[in-house]
Amino acid sequence: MKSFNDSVYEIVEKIPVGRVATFGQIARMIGRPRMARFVGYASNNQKSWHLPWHRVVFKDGTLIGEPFHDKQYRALKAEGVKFTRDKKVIMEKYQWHPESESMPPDIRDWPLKF
DNA sequence: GGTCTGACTAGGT
DNA sequence: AACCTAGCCAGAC
Repeated sequence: MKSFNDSVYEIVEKIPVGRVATFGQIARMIGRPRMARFVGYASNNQKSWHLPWHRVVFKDGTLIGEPFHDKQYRALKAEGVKFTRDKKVIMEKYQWHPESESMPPDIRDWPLKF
């Protein structure tokens, strides 16, 4: 059976360039909706340092705290992600919705289906 | 093999 | 609006 961390890594590596996911979203996607903080802990693992962790943000679009904040900001900016005045990702625009990538916007009801 | 601890979030007071 | 709590993984020592 796959470990919790490995499930997390599988999701994170699939986040497309220029899109973001939240910790809670990833937890829900692997069927462990209360495990948002452990998604974050998984990112501390050296084994996963090559993954695009800069595309993982807090639920309201806030970037991760120091010492990662600045690098994350620049990495996302380089991918075309736009921010609000207070340096939060505009989630309505950039959050990754894997279930509805190729569907019309009007039936994108994620995350309610998770 | 026990103890510690670290990039979260929804719900409640 | 500002705390507080529960959830219960996995690697390092």
